[in-house]
This record gives sequence, structure tokens and C-alpha cells, in this order.
Amino acid sequence: MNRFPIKVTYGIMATIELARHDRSIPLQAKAIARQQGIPSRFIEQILQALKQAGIVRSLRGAQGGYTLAQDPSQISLADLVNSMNGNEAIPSTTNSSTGHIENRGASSTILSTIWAQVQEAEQAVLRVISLQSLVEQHQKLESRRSLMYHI
Amino acid sequence: MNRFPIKVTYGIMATIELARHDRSIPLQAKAIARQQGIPSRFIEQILQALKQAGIVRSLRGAQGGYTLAQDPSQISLADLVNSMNGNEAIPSTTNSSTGHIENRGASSTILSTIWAQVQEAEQAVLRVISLQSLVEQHQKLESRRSLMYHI
DNA sequence: TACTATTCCTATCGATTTAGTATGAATTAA
DNA sequence: TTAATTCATACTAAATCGATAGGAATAGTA
Repeated sequence: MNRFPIKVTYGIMATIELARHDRSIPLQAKAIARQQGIPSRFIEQILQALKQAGIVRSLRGAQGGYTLAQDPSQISLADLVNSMNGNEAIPSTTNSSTGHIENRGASSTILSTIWAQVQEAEQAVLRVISLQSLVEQHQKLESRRSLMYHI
Repeated sequence: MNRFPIKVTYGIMATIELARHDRSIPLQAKAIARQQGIPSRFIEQILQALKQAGIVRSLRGAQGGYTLAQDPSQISLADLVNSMNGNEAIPSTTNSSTGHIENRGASSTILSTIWAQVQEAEQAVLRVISLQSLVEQHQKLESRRSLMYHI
């Protein structure tokens, strides 16, 4: 079961769609929504996040829409996932009211560093997967599926 | 910042406490709660989960409480985290109403396998950390802290 | 036996997060 | 000028998280 947040899933689906599309012609949020079965008002918000992260470019107005800002081979899954997870706000360890270093329990200190290792392991997996490879896998699956219906 | 769910964090703190405690004498939920600053009604629930997973044993009635079911060196962080995350319910890919294989989109299929890789990477990190080592790190941190206050 | 301390079971609750809608302003090609 | 589109912001329903609550079951002890 896919357990990425739906926002992340939709965002990836959208970028796959953009990658399959002619890069010189903007693709509208509505079109992406229709092709992938995503609520169009929702995908708009997600595309905003992708834009803030510099993954897509947008063109406003009639005939506007979205295009990829980079080559699919240069975009990693980590880029995509991170941009939609709202990029971790200031992980400072100081207490803002006192200005002192927070005195958390020892267990909390230990678990923080372990959590960091877990995060890094996840990032390592995601970094080596490019949007390019996602698109290729996508093509393979789709064609295999159409073959099956052919029999 | 520690981003494990609080349930997981508390459960780990509880097992550390149990590991530091004489294994032949049951330690009460209330005692653990007091020592670690955890709501006692809450830690009870978490200890139930740890019991279901076979990590702790319980004794009911007066003078009852909890003990570790295994040696701290035999318990991995993965065991702890998994037991409190409510052990992934039946990840079947069949649609229960139709009995047919679910026809998810290609992207969804791809993301499922990627999610599995992410999960495995996380597990790999957690598997190599034993409760034993957590306790040792805990001791070190505590003694370093008491030294600091000594100066 | 009665009393008390404890685990165990299940329900409820408030706050936060997630997933999605709604409304409409700003922008731009035609 | 119009229609199509992104952009900004607010709202809402449902799920999940972090607990709290009440009481049944169990067991040591007087």
C-alpha cells in the first residue's frame, strides 16, 4: 500500500504528467486533474508548492499552465517529496522564551539523533530515484497493461 | 527535533526504565509514569501494546507491574517502534467488495514499491539499535549532565 | 473473607492534521 | 474586452493523535 500522503502522491502524479507532456507548451492544472482523476482545485494548491520549490514554472492567464522547470533526469523524488512536505521549519533546540538550551530528557536527546538517521536513510532512498526513471517505469506499466487487455 | 510519535517515544522511555530496573521485580505503570513525566493512564495503554508484541510481561494485582520479556540486547528499536505503530494491517492488494485485484493507476503501483523501499531503509536503521545500547547512551548522557552541574 | 493495588478493557474527548471546497482577485492570450 | 487561467486565502469535514475516564478483572495481604 502506498502510504505517502495523498498530497505527495498527487504532486508526483502531476510531475509525471508534466514530464510526459511537451515542455514548450504549458499544461493546465485542470488537464492534469482530469487525466489523473485528482480534484482540480486541490492539484492547484499542490502545484503552488511545487512552484515555490522551483520544480515547476507557471504561466498565468489564458493558455497558461505549468511546465517543468528542470529536466526530469535532474529532479529526484527527494526534491518532490520535500517540496510538498512543507520543508521542516527551523529545527532550533533553544527555548524561544528563555533563550536557553532546552533541557529535554536524555531519552529525547538520543531519539532526536536516531530520528535524524531515519530521515537520512529515507532521503538516501529518494535521492537516487529520478523523475525520469519514474516516467520510464510508468510507461512500462501502462504498455504491459494494454497488452493484457489485448489478449 | 524528535519526530517519533509521542506514543513511540513514551514506549521507548518506558522500556529504558524497565531495562534499568531489577528484572525480577515488576515495575508499575505509575512508577514509570512518575519517573519519566508521562500521564500514567496513557503509559498503561502503551504498555498494553508492548505486551501484545511480547516485549514486556505483566503481572496483575497488588505488587503487580511490568518486566521486560527479553534481554535488552535482544530487543531492537525496530521491535519497539513496530509494536507501537499498530503493526500494519493486512496490506492486501485485493478489493474486498469485488474480490478482484485492485486496478490502481500505474503511478500508485510504482509509489507502493518505493514506499516499501523507504520503509525497509527505516527498518534497517532501527534494527541495528538495541535497547541495550539505548540504555548505555542514556547512562552516559545522564552522568555527563550531573558532571556539568557539579562544576 | 475483605481490602487494596494493580492490570486490563473500552469508550470518550479535545486538538491537530489531512484532504478537500469555496470564493474571488490578478493576470494574460486572443 | 472577454475568457481562461493562476494565485491567494479562508473555510470545512473527516481522520488521527494525545490523552482522559470509568470500571471490570485479578492478585497479594491483613
